[in-house]
Amino acid sequence: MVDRRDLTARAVIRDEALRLFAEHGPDAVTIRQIAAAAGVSAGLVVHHFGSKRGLRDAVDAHVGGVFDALFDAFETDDPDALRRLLAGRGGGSLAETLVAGLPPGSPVPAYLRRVLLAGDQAGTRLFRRWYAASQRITATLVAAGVMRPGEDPAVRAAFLMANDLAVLLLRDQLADVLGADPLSAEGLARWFAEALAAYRDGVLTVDEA
Amino acid sequence: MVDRRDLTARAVIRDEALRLFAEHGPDAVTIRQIAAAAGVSAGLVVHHFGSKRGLRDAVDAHVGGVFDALFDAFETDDPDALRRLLAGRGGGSLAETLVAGLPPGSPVPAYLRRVLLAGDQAGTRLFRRWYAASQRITATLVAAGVMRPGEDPAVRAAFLMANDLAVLLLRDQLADVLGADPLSAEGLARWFAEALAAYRDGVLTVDEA
DNA sequence: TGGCGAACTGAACGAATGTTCAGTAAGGTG
DNA sequence: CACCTTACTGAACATTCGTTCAGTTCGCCA
Repeated sequence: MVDRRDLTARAVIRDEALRLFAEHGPDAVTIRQIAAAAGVSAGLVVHHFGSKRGLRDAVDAHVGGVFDALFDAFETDDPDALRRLLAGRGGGSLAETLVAGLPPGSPVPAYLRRVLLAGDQAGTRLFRRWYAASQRITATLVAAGVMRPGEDPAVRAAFLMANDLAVLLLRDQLADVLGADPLSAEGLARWFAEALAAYRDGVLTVDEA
Repeated sequence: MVDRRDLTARAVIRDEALRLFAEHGPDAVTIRQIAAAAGVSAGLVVHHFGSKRGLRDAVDAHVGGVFDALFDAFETDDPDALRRLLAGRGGGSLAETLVAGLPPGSPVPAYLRRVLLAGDQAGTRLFRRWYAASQRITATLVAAGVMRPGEDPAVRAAFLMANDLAVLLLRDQLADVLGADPLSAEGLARWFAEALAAYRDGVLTVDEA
């Protein structure tokens, strides 16, 4: 955690709002709760962000910056550079790379879950960018001969991306049934080792046609 | 849609609450909105369900019944019966079977998304039942020689299940980027054809070791 | 028919929420 | 020093929410 004294009150409010929004949902968190968590008055929150909606937008923009940095790093057509980026721990996915670049306990994954499931415009925009990156990555890997193209490339890219996001969206429930946080270092390794095996060797043994 | 005149006012309130909860989230929907949608007074809602929390619990129990019926149908160790259940349209998954058994425009998928996101006990219980069904199904298919066991069976069952749920959780965003609702008949066929191909033939063409 | 209970309404209440506002402290600039 | 902008507080306001409650309608049964 960053030393709070190094941050302006505005940044402290934004960070506490992000944490509380991610944990309970924006609707369930009041301005007074955010102010108390940041150690300021409720009036100051409105002073800095205009309204609760303005605070939400500021948090969205702040989180959006994190993802922009992630996607920018993948803006390459060089298959070798791409594989170097993806080969963090053997598996390789956007979600894995994102989590690896976040401090442990970061509220960003939980907030991402809220944004995607809220169905508002911020979630749509983020998803579109993520999908565009997935399409470019799969196309590059196919061109490099590492990945099979598939019958329907648009759906295949979406399929791989949705599977990748699933571990983020279902983190808490997966931790419950598996007994370990899938976003921890060991959990990620376990998860993506199985994913890699499934994608490399297949899962079914017979042709069902 | 069921003819509203065949339902008691209590059932109408419950169904409208389910629809509004699924669309906007329980916190964003007021008792007065539900009452107006059901054509009754706000007092009657409280009269029948005690409180808003009681109404939420009633909706949870009602939706839970839908899933109980689904899971009960899969309570079999006979691989042939299992494959007959799963082979609805060539692909075969719990989510696909669930959606196929729901009327078009049903609020249940969206409500499922809310329940899993909320992280409360109702979501945990539902997820555990779904996971138990997934484990039993994969074990049966492995025993029948249809499915490869994998290194880590617990994670493999969770991986397949999470991928299956992803299309439900990301329905709106996938519809946006793909241009068609993945839960429609054509969308399901397109999605699960690609999933089947990926699981049968694999996605990667080289060994990355 | 008379009465009892369930269904139902509409007004009202208290609590909580987002927002407004007057006022204070501080820090930089002419 | 005087002045202005900015950061910040605490009280207050209007609205909306879940909930309560007295009273009304209506169907069933003795």
